[in-house]
Amino acid sequence: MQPRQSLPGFRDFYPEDLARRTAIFRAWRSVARRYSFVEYDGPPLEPLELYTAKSGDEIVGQLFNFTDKGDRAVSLRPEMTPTFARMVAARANALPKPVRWYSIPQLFRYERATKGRLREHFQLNVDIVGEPSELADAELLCVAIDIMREVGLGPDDVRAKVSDRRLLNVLLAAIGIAEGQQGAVYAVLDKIARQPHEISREKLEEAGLVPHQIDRVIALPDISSMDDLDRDFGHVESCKSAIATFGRYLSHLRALGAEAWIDIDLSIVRGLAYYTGTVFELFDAKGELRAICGGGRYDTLLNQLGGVDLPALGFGMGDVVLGVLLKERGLLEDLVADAPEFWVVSTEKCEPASVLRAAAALRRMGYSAEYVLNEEKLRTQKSSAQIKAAERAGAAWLMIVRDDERAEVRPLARTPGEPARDGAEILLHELHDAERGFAALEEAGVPAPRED
RNA sequence: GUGGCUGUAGCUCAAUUGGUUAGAGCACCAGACUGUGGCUCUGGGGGUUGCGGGUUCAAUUCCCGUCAGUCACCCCA
Repeated sequence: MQPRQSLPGFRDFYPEDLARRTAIFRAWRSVARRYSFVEYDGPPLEPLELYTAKSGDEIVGQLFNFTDKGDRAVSLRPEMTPTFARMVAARANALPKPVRWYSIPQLFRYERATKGRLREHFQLNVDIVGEPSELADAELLCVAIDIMREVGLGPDDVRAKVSDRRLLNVLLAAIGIAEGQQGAVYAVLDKIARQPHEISREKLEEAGLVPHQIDRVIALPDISSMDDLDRDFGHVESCKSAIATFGRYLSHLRALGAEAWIDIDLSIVRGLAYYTGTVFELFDAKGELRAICGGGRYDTLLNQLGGVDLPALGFGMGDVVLGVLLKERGLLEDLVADAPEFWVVSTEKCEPASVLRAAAALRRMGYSAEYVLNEEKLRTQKSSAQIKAAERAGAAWLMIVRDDERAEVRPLARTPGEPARDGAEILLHELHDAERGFAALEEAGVPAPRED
Protein backbone atom coordinates (compact mmCIF):
# COMPACT_ATOMS: atom_id res chain seq x y z
CA MET A 1 0.00 0.00 0.00
CA GLN A 2 1.47 3.33 -1.07
CA PRO A 3 0.33 6.21 1.11
CA ARG A 4 -1.22 8.92 -1.05
CA GLN A 5 -1.09 11.62 1.58
CA SER A 6 1.51 13.21 3.77
CA LEU A 7 1.19 12.58 7.49
CA PRO A 8 -1.42 14.73 9.23
CA GLY A 9 -0.04 18.15 10.01
CA PHE A 10 2.86 17.76 7.57
CA ARG A 11 3.09 19.55 4.25
CA ASP A 12 4.18 18.71 0.75
CA PHE A 13 5.82 21.73 -0.84
CA TYR A 14 5.00 21.84 -4.54
CA PRO A 15 7.14 24.28 -6.52
CA GLU A 16 4.64 27.10 -6.11
CA ASP A 17 4.43 26.38 -2.36
CA LEU A 18 8.17 26.28 -2.02
CA ALA A 19 8.40 29.57 -3.92
CA ARG A 20 6.18 31.16 -1.27
CA ARG A 21 8.19 29.61 1.53
CA THR A 22 11.42 30.74 -0.05
CA ALA A 23 10.05 34.27 -0.37
CA ILE A 24 9.28 34.31 3.36
CA PHE A 25 12.73 32.93 4.20
CA ARG A 26 14.30 35.54 1.96
CA ALA A 27 12.53 38.32 3.85
CA TRP A 28 13.61 36.83 7.17
CA ARG A 29 17.24 36.51 6.17
CA SER A 30 17.35 39.86 4.48
CA VAL A 31 16.10 41.75 7.54
CA ALA A 32 18.11 39.69 10.03
CA ARG A 33 21.28 40.41 8.10
CA ARG A 34 20.35 44.08 7.91
CA TYR A 35 20.52 44.09 11.70
CA SER A 36 23.78 42.15 11.49
CA PHE A 37 22.48 38.94 13.00
CA VAL A 38 24.32 35.81 11.87
CA GLU A 39 22.70 32.48 11.05
CA TYR A 40 23.29 29.24 12.93
CA ASP A 41 21.60 25.83 13.07
CA GLY A 42 21.51 22.76 15.26
CA PRO A 43 20.27 19.17 15.08
CA PRO A 44 16.59 18.57 14.32
CA LEU A 45 16.71 15.54 16.61
CA GLU A 46 17.72 15.99 20.23
CA PRO A 47 17.85 13.94 23.45
CA LEU A 48 14.43 13.90 25.06
CA GLU A 49 15.92 15.16 28.33
CA LEU A 50 16.78 18.46 26.69
CA TYR A 51 13.09 19.28 26.76
CA THR A 52 11.94 17.41 29.86
CA ALA A 53 14.75 18.63 32.12
CA LYS A 54 13.16 21.98 32.92
CA SER A 55 9.60 21.55 31.75
CA GLY A 56 8.84 18.22 33.35
CA ASP A 57 7.46 15.05 31.86
CA GLU A 58 4.05 16.55 31.08
CA ILE A 59 5.31 18.09 27.88
CA VAL A 60 6.21 14.70 26.44
CA GLY A 61 2.59 14.49 25.31
CA GLN A 62 3.27 17.46 23.03
CA LEU A 63 6.57 16.17 21.69
CA PHE A 64 7.27 14.21 18.55
CA ASN A 65 9.43 11.75 20.45
CA PHE A 66 10.44 8.10 20.09
CA THR A 67 13.14 5.62 20.99
CA ASP A 68 15.91 5.26 18.44
CA LYS A 69 17.67 2.04 17.45
CA GLY A 70 20.26 2.61 20.15
CA ASP A 71 17.52 2.74 22.81
CA ARG A 72 17.99 6.47 23.26
CA ALA A 73 14.95 8.54 24.15
CA VAL A 74 14.93 11.24 21.49
CA SER A 75 12.61 13.96 20.23
CA LEU A 76 12.29 16.08 17.14
CA ARG A 77 12.89 19.62 18.32
CA PRO A 78 9.71 21.45 19.36
CA GLU A 79 11.59 24.73 19.86
CA MET A 80 15.02 26.10 19.21
CA THR A 81 15.77 27.82 22.50
CA PRO A 82 17.24 24.81 24.41
CA THR A 83 19.56 24.04 21.51
CA PHE A 84 20.47 27.69 21.25
CA ALA A 85 21.13 27.91 24.98
CA ARG A 86 23.39 24.86 24.84
CA MET A 87 25.36 26.22 21.90
CA VAL A 88 25.81 29.64 23.44
CA ALA A 89 26.67 28.21 26.85
CA ALA A 90 29.37 25.98 25.39
CA ARG A 91 31.21 29.01 24.04
CA ALA A 92 29.89 31.62 26.41
CA ASN A 93 33.30 32.95 27.37
CA ALA A 94 34.66 33.06 23.85
CA LEU A 95 31.75 34.79 22.14
CA PRO A 96 31.85 38.55 21.83
CA LYS A 97 28.79 40.10 23.46
CA PRO A 98 26.19 40.84 22.61
CA VAL A 99 25.62 37.64 20.64
CA ARG A 100 23.23 38.30 17.75
CA TRP A 101 22.18 35.02 16.17
CA TYR A 102 19.24 33.86 14.13
CA SER A 103 18.09 30.53 12.78
CA ILE A 104 15.29 29.09 10.67
CA PRO A 105 14.72 25.64 12.17
CA GLN A 106 11.95 23.26 11.23
CA LEU A 107 10.15 22.47 14.48
CA PHE A 108 7.82 19.63 15.40
CA ARG A 109 5.04 19.03 17.87
CA TYR A 110 2.76 16.06 18.24
CA GLU A 111 -0.67 17.50 18.60
CA ARG A 112 -3.79 18.00 16.64
CA ALA A 113 -3.29 20.22 13.63
CA THR A 114 -5.54 23.26 13.14
CA LYS A 115 -5.49 26.31 10.93
CA GLY A 116 -2.21 28.11 11.41
CA ARG A 117 -0.91 25.36 13.62
CA LEU A 118 0.58 22.18 12.19
CA ARG A 119 2.75 19.40 13.48
CA GLU A 120 5.67 20.88 11.65
CA HIS A 121 6.61 24.42 10.82
CA PHE A 122 9.56 26.64 10.14
CA GLN A 123 10.22 29.32 12.69
CA LEU A 124 12.57 32.22 12.50
CA ASN A 125 14.38 32.52 15.84
CA VAL A 126 16.20 35.76 16.56
CA ASP A 127 18.09 36.09 19.83
CA ILE A 128 20.38 38.53 21.57
CA VAL A 129 22.54 37.34 24.47
CA GLY A 130 24.57 39.37 26.91
CA GLU A 131 22.86 42.73 26.87
CA PRO A 132 20.57 43.83 29.71
CA SER A 133 19.77 47.28 28.29
CA GLU A 134 16.25 47.89 27.04
CA LEU A 135 17.87 49.17 23.87
CA ALA A 136 18.34 45.50 23.00
CA ASP A 137 14.62 44.90 23.60
CA ALA A 138 13.73 47.73 21.24
CA GLU A 139 16.15 46.51 18.59
CA LEU A 140 14.75 42.99 18.75
CA LEU A 141 11.14 44.09 18.26
CA CYS A 142 12.21 46.27 15.35
CA VAL A 143 13.60 43.23 13.59
CA ALA A 144 10.16 41.64 13.72
CA ILE A 145 8.46 44.84 12.58
CA ASP A 146 10.89 45.38 9.72
CA ILE A 147 10.11 41.86 8.53
CA MET A 148 6.45 42.87 8.32
CA ARG A 149 7.48 45.88 6.24
CA GLU A 150 9.70 43.68 4.11
CA VAL A 151 6.81 41.42 3.12
CA GLY A 152 4.57 44.37 2.33
CA LEU A 153 2.52 44.67 5.53
CA GLY A 154 1.95 47.94 7.35
CA PRO A 155 0.72 49.15 10.75
CA ASP A 156 -2.84 48.88 9.48
CA ASP A 157 -2.32 45.18 8.85
CA VAL A 158 -0.25 44.16 11.85
CA ARG A 159 -0.10 45.37 15.44
CA ALA A 160 2.73 44.84 17.90
CA LYS A 161 1.40 44.42 21.43
CA VAL A 162 4.00 45.04 24.08
CA SER A 163 4.18 44.54 27.80
CA ASP A 164 6.77 43.90 30.48
CA ARG A 165 6.73 41.20 33.11
CA ARG A 166 8.76 43.30 35.56
CA LEU A 167 6.26 46.09 35.19
CA LEU A 168 3.28 43.79 35.51
CA ASN A 169 4.76 42.21 38.61
CA VAL A 170 5.11 45.49 40.47
CA LEU A 171 1.66 46.61 39.35
CA LEU A 172 0.13 43.42 40.67
CA ALA A 173 2.07 43.87 43.89
CA ALA A 174 0.76 47.41 44.14
CA ILE A 175 -2.75 46.05 43.78
CA GLY A 176 -1.93 43.80 46.71
CA ILE A 177 -1.70 40.48 44.94
CA ALA A 178 0.51 37.93 46.62
CA GLU A 179 3.29 36.19 44.76
CA GLY A 180 1.47 32.88 45.00
CA GLN A 181 -1.49 34.35 43.14
CA GLN A 182 0.50 35.72 40.24
CA GLY A 183 0.31 32.57 38.13
CA ALA A 184 -3.46 32.50 38.23
CA VAL A 185 -3.66 36.21 37.42
CA TYR A 186 -1.32 35.74 34.46
CA ALA A 187 -3.51 32.94 33.14
CA VAL A 188 -6.60 35.15 33.36
CA LEU A 189 -4.88 38.13 31.74
CA ASP A 190 -3.61 35.94 28.91
CA LYS A 191 -7.12 35.12 27.75
CA ILE A 192 -8.99 38.13 29.05
CA ALA A 193 -9.79 39.29 25.52
CA ARG A 194 -11.07 35.87 24.51
CA GLN A 195 -13.42 35.08 27.37
CA PRO A 196 -16.28 36.95 29.04
CA HIS A 197 -15.32 39.10 32.01
CA GLU A 198 -17.65 37.15 34.27
CA ILE A 199 -15.53 34.05 33.78
CA SER A 200 -12.35 36.03 34.36
CA ARG A 201 -13.85 37.39 37.56
CA GLU A 202 -14.83 33.93 38.74
CA LYS A 203 -11.32 32.63 38.18
CA LEU A 204 -9.75 35.56 39.99
CA GLU A 205 -12.14 35.02 42.85
CA GLU A 206 -11.11 31.39 43.02
CA ALA A 207 -7.50 32.56 43.20
CA GLY A 208 -8.44 34.47 46.34
CA LEU A 209 -8.63 38.03 45.05
CA VAL A 210 -11.00 40.46 46.68
CA PRO A 211 -13.51 42.40 44.53
CA HIS A 212 -11.49 45.61 44.62
CA GLN A 213 -8.42 43.74 43.33
CA ILE A 214 -10.44 41.98 40.68
CA ASP A 215 -11.68 45.31 39.34
CA ARG A 216 -8.16 46.60 39.04
CA VAL A 217 -6.87 43.46 37.32
CA ILE A 218 -9.73 43.53 34.83
CA ALA A 219 -8.90 47.18 34.16
CA LEU A 220 -5.20 46.56 33.45
CA PRO A 221 -5.69 45.87 29.72
CA ASP A 222 -7.31 49.30 29.40
CA ILE A 223 -3.94 50.90 30.03
CA SER A 224 -2.82 51.89 26.55
CA SER A 225 -0.34 54.70 27.09
CA MET A 226 2.38 55.91 29.41
CA ASP A 227 -0.07 58.58 30.55
CA ASP A 228 -2.54 55.91 31.63
CA LEU A 229 0.23 54.12 33.44
CA ASP A 230 1.38 57.27 35.24
CA ARG A 231 -2.18 58.18 36.15
CA ASP A 232 -2.97 54.77 37.68
CA PHE A 233 0.37 53.80 39.20
CA GLY A 234 2.78 56.73 38.87
CA HIS A 235 2.30 57.72 42.49
CA VAL A 236 3.28 54.28 43.81
CA GLU A 237 6.92 54.40 44.81
CA SER A 238 7.57 50.69 44.17
CA CYS A 239 6.38 51.03 40.57
CA LYS A 240 8.41 54.04 39.51
CA SER A 241 11.54 52.22 38.43
CA ALA A 242 9.73 49.66 36.27
CA ILE A 243 7.55 52.33 34.71
CA ALA A 244 10.66 54.36 33.84
CA THR A 245 12.31 51.32 32.27
CA PHE A 246 9.23 50.59 30.20
CA GLY A 247 9.12 54.24 29.17
CA ARG A 248 12.70 54.09 27.94
CA TYR A 249 11.89 50.95 25.96
CA LEU A 250 9.02 52.76 24.24
CA SER A 251 11.05 55.85 23.51
CA HIS A 252 13.77 53.72 21.91
CA LEU A 253 11.08 52.13 19.75
CA ARG A 254 9.91 55.59 18.75
CA ALA A 255 13.43 56.63 17.79
CA LEU A 256 13.81 53.50 15.71
CA GLY A 257 10.66 54.37 13.77
CA ALA A 258 8.35 51.69 15.12
CA GLU A 259 5.89 53.87 17.01
CA ALA A 260 3.03 53.48 14.55
CA TRP A 261 3.01 49.69 15.08
CA ILE A 262 3.04 49.59 18.87
CA ASP A 263 0.13 49.04 21.24
CA ILE A 264 0.72 48.80 24.96
CA ASP A 265 -1.20 45.75 26.11
CA LEU A 266 -0.62 44.46 29.61
CA SER A 267 -2.65 41.33 28.87
CA ILE A 268 0.28 40.04 26.82
CA VAL A 269 2.04 37.69 29.21
CA ARG A 270 3.09 34.86 26.86
CA GLY A 271 2.36 31.40 28.12
CA LEU A 272 5.90 30.44 28.84
CA ALA A 273 7.15 30.83 32.36
CA TYR A 274 10.64 31.80 31.37
CA TYR A 275 10.02 35.38 30.31
CA THR A 276 11.35 37.88 32.82
CA GLY A 277 11.09 41.29 31.17
CA THR A 278 9.61 42.77 28.04
CA VAL A 279 7.21 40.55 26.14
CA PHE A 280 5.53 41.18 22.81
CA GLU A 281 3.33 39.56 20.23
CA LEU A 282 2.53 40.51 16.64
CA PHE A 283 -1.06 40.04 15.50
CA ASP A 284 -2.96 40.68 12.32
CA ALA A 285 -4.84 43.91 12.91
CA LYS A 286 -8.23 42.26 12.50
CA GLY A 287 -7.38 39.78 15.21
CA GLU A 288 -8.57 36.85 13.14
CA LEU A 289 -5.44 34.76 13.25
CA ARG A 290 -3.13 33.39 15.85
CA ALA A 291 -0.09 35.39 16.83
CA ILE A 292 2.32 35.92 13.97
CA CYS A 293 5.26 36.27 16.26
CA GLY A 294 6.04 36.31 19.96
CA GLY A 295 9.02 36.95 22.11
CA GLY A 296 10.61 38.79 24.95
CA ARG A 297 13.35 38.85 27.51
CA TYR A 298 14.38 35.70 29.39
CA ASP A 299 17.27 36.70 31.60
CA THR A 300 17.40 33.54 33.72
CA LEU A 301 16.81 30.87 31.11
CA LEU A 302 20.39 30.48 29.95
CA ASN A 303 21.39 29.88 33.51
CA GLN A 304 18.72 27.22 33.93
CA LEU A 305 19.45 25.47 30.65
CA GLY A 306 23.11 26.05 30.04
CA GLY A 307 24.56 27.08 33.35
CA VAL A 308 25.83 30.46 32.23
CA ASP A 309 24.46 33.61 33.77
CA LEU A 310 23.79 35.86 30.79
CA PRO A 311 20.80 38.06 30.06
CA ALA A 312 19.02 37.14 26.86
CA LEU A 313 16.03 37.94 24.72
CA GLY A 314 14.54 36.64 21.51
CA PHE A 315 11.49 35.94 19.45
CA GLY A 316 10.06 33.25 17.24
CA MET A 317 8.09 33.83 14.05
CA GLY A 318 6.47 30.89 12.29
CA ASP A 319 5.97 30.51 8.56
CA VAL A 320 2.41 29.18 8.82
CA VAL A 321 0.40 32.08 10.24
CA LEU A 322 2.49 34.61 8.31
CA GLY A 323 1.91 32.59 5.15
CA VAL A 324 -1.85 32.48 5.78
CA LEU A 325 -1.94 36.24 6.30
CA LEU A 326 0.13 37.00 3.20
CA LYS A 327 -1.97 34.66 1.13
CA GLU A 328 -5.17 36.34 2.31
CA ARG A 329 -3.70 39.72 1.37
CA GLY A 330 -2.57 38.43 -2.01
CA LEU A 331 1.00 39.39 -1.23
CA LEU A 332 2.55 36.12 -2.31
CA GLU A 333 0.53 35.36 -5.40
CA ASP A 334 2.70 36.10 -8.39
CA LEU A 335 5.72 34.11 -7.49
CA VAL A 336 6.64 31.90 -10.39
CA ALA A 337 9.30 29.50 -9.32
CA ASP A 338 12.32 29.34 -11.54
CA ALA A 339 10.80 30.12 -14.91
CA PRO A 340 13.34 29.54 -17.67
CA GLU A 341 15.15 32.55 -19.06
CA PHE A 342 15.19 31.11 -22.57
CA TRP A 343 12.98 28.84 -24.58
CA VAL A 344 14.64 27.56 -27.75
CA VAL A 345 12.21 27.05 -30.63
CA SER A 346 12.83 24.92 -33.70
CA THR A 347 11.67 25.81 -37.20
CA GLU A 348 11.31 23.66 -40.30
CA LYS A 349 14.68 24.64 -41.64
CA CYS A 350 16.77 23.64 -38.66
CA GLU A 351 17.98 20.30 -37.42
CA PRO A 352 17.08 19.32 -33.84
CA ALA A 353 20.80 19.19 -33.11
CA SER A 354 21.03 22.94 -33.72
CA VAL A 355 18.42 23.54 -31.04
CA LEU A 356 20.34 21.33 -28.63
CA ARG A 357 23.62 23.08 -29.41
CA ALA A 358 22.03 26.48 -28.89
CA ALA A 359 20.48 25.46 -25.57
CA ALA A 360 23.74 23.90 -24.41
CA ALA A 361 25.62 27.08 -25.27
CA LEU A 362 23.11 29.22 -23.35
CA ARG A 363 23.40 26.94 -20.35
CA ARG A 364 27.18 27.13 -20.42
CA MET A 365 26.83 30.89 -20.31
CA GLY A 366 24.74 30.54 -17.17
CA TYR A 367 21.24 30.98 -18.58
CA SER A 368 18.41 28.58 -17.89
CA ALA A 369 17.12 27.24 -21.19
CA GLU A 370 14.40 24.79 -22.15
CA TYR A 371 13.01 23.39 -25.38
CA VAL A 372 10.47 20.80 -26.48
CA LEU A 373 11.80 17.59 -25.00
CA ASN A 374 10.65 15.31 -27.79
CA GLU A 375 12.63 14.71 -30.95
CA GLU A 376 9.63 14.14 -33.16
CA LYS A 377 8.08 17.40 -32.02
CA LEU A 378 11.36 19.21 -32.42
CA ARG A 379 11.30 18.13 -36.08
CA THR A 380 7.65 18.67 -36.87
CA GLN A 381 5.82 20.74 -34.27
CA LYS A 382 4.92 24.19 -35.43
CA SER A 383 6.75 27.05 -33.80
CA SER A 384 3.42 28.50 -32.68
CA ALA A 385 2.81 25.45 -30.54
CA GLN A 386 6.31 25.66 -29.11
CA ILE A 387 5.85 29.31 -28.27
CA LYS A 388 2.66 28.39 -26.47
CA ALA A 389 4.67 25.95 -24.38
CA ALA A 390 7.21 28.68 -23.70
CA GLU A 391 4.42 30.94 -22.50
CA ARG A 392 3.02 28.32 -20.19
CA ALA A 393 6.47 27.84 -18.72
CA GLY A 394 6.82 31.57 -18.18
CA ALA A 395 10.00 31.91 -20.23
CA ALA A 396 11.38 35.43 -20.56
CA TRP A 397 13.10 35.10 -23.93
CA LEU A 398 12.61 33.17 -27.12
CA MET A 399 15.47 31.92 -29.23
CA ILE A 400 13.97 30.88 -32.54
CA VAL A 401 16.45 28.81 -34.50
CA ARG A 402 15.81 29.78 -38.12
CA ASP A 403 18.29 27.41 -39.69
CA ASP A 404 21.49 25.74 -38.68
CA GLU A 405 23.41 29.02 -38.57
CA ARG A 406 21.10 31.74 -37.41
CA ALA A 407 18.59 32.36 -34.67
CA GLU A 408 16.31 35.16 -33.62
CA VAL A 409 16.27 36.36 -30.00
CA ARG A 410 13.16 38.08 -28.85
CA PRO A 411 11.43 38.80 -25.52
CA LEU A 412 8.38 36.63 -25.13
CA ALA A 413 6.28 39.27 -23.41
CA ARG A 414 4.26 41.33 -25.86
CA THR A 415 1.61 43.96 -25.42
CA PRO A 416 -1.74 42.35 -26.18
CA GLY A 417 -3.18 43.16 -29.59
CA GLU A 418 0.06 44.31 -31.11
CA PRO A 419 1.85 42.05 -33.54
CA ALA A 420 5.14 40.59 -32.48
CA ARG A 421 8.11 42.68 -33.44
CA ASP A 422 11.12 41.11 -35.01
CA GLY A 423 13.86 40.29 -32.57
CA ALA A 424 17.57 40.53 -33.04
CA GLU A 425 19.34 38.07 -35.25
CA ILE A 426 22.38 36.33 -33.90
CA LEU A 427 24.75 33.79 -35.37
CA LEU A 428 24.70 30.52 -33.47
CA HIS A 429 28.44 29.95 -33.62
CA GLU A 430 28.96 33.19 -31.69
CA LEU A 431 27.37 31.62 -28.66
CA HIS A 432 30.17 29.13 -28.36
CA ASP A 433 32.63 31.89 -27.60
CA ALA A 434 31.63 33.32 -24.23
CA GLU A 435 32.77 36.86 -24.92
CA ARG A 436 31.18 37.14 -28.34
CA GLY A 437 28.10 35.30 -27.10
CA PHE A 438 27.43 37.75 -24.28
CA ALA A 439 28.08 40.65 -26.62
CA ALA A 440 25.58 39.31 -29.15
CA LEU A 441 22.92 38.70 -26.50
CA GLU A 442 23.51 42.09 -24.94
CA GLU A 443 22.93 43.67 -28.31
CA ALA A 444 19.61 41.82 -28.44
CA GLY A 445 18.71 43.33 -25.09
CA VAL A 446 19.13 40.18 -22.99
CA PRO A 447 20.31 40.87 -19.44
CA ALA A 448 23.05 38.90 -17.70
CA PRO A 449 22.15 35.45 -16.40
CA ARG A 450 20.07 35.34 -13.23
CA GLU A 451 22.04 34.76 -10.06
CA ASP A 452 20.59 32.22 -7.64
C1' G B 1 -7.56 14.40 24.50
C1' U B 2 -13.34 16.22 24.36
C1' G B 3 -17.53 18.02 21.41
C1' G B 4 -19.93 20.23 16.68
C1' C B 5 -19.67 20.54 11.24
C1' U B 6 -17.73 18.61 6.47
C1' G B 7 -15.62 14.64 2.93
C1' U B 8 -18.10 13.66 -5.03
C1' A B 9 -12.32 14.57 -11.01
C1' G B 10 -5.99 18.12 -9.74
C1' C B 11 -9.36 22.81 -8.13
C1' U B 12 -14.56 25.05 -7.39
C1' C B 13 -19.15 22.69 -7.29
C1' A B 14 -23.87 19.74 -9.39
C1' A B 15 -26.77 15.10 -9.26
C1' U B 16 -35.55 15.20 -7.88
C1' U B 17 -38.73 11.56 -1.12
C1' G B 18 -33.11 6.56 -2.15
C1' G B 19 -33.90 5.23 -8.72
C1' U B 20 -30.60 4.20 -15.71
C1' U B 21 -23.82 4.44 -17.57
C1' A B 22 -22.30 10.27 -11.20
C1' G B 23 -22.14 15.71 -14.59
C1' A B 24 -20.28 21.01 -15.55
C1' G B 25 -16.62 24.98 -15.40
C1' C B 26 -11.47 25.73 -14.78
C1' A B 27 -6.87 22.99 -15.21
C1' C B 28 -4.24 19.08 -18.00
C1' C B 29 -3.18 16.37 -22.91
C1' A B 30 -3.87 16.10 -28.32
C1' G B 31 -5.56 18.49 -32.72
C1' A B 32 -7.76 22.55 -36.17
C1' C B 33 -7.21 27.84 -37.92
C1' U B 34 -1.67 24.04 -43.22
C1' G B 35 4.93 26.41 -39.36
C1' U B 36 6.02 33.48 -34.83
C1' G B 37 1.96 33.49 -29.88
C1' G B 38 -2.41 34.96 -25.08
C1' C B 39 -8.58 34.35 -28.62
C1' U B 40 -11.97 30.71 -30.72
C1' C B 41 -13.36 25.71 -31.97
C1' U B 42 -13.00 20.08 -31.79
C1' G B 43 -11.60 15.80 -29.31
C1' G B 44 -9.27 13.10 -25.11
C1' G B 45 -7.55 11.26 -20.39
C1' G B 46 -9.15 11.27 -15.91
C1' G B 47 -13.87 9.15 -10.00
C1' U B 48 -13.54 2.26 -5.70
C1' U B 49 -18.55 9.44 -4.48
C1' G B 50 -12.34 9.30 1.83
C1' C B 51 -12.26 4.03 3.66
C1' G B 52 -15.00 -0.25 5.92
C1' G B 53 -19.52 -2.31 7.27
C1' G B 54 -25.05 -2.17 7.66
C1' U B 55 -30.37 -1.24 5.91
C1' U B 56 -32.71 -1.81 0.88
C1' C B 57 -34.90 -4.71 -5.19
C1' A B 58 -31.66 -0.30 -5.51
C1' A B 59 -27.06 4.04 -1.53
C1' U B 60 -23.34 9.93 -3.61
C1' U B 61 -28.13 10.17 -0.75
C1' C B 62 -30.21 6.70 5.25
C1' C B 63 -27.49 4.26 9.82
C1' C B 64 -22.82 2.70 12.46
C1' G B 65 -17.59 2.62 12.64
C1' U B 66 -13.00 4.56 10.98
C1' C B 67 -9.63 8.03 8.67
C1' A B 68 -8.90 12.99 7.10
C1' G B 69 -10.18 18.19 7.11
C1' U B 70 -12.37 22.24 9.88
C1' C B 71 -14.32 25.12 14.15
C1' A B 72 -14.73 25.62 19.52
C1' C B 73 -12.37 23.83 24.11
C1' C B 74 -7.46 22.02 26.27
C1' C B 75 -2.56 23.49 25.34
C1' C B 76 0.94 26.10 23.33
C1' A B 77 5.03 28.03 18.92
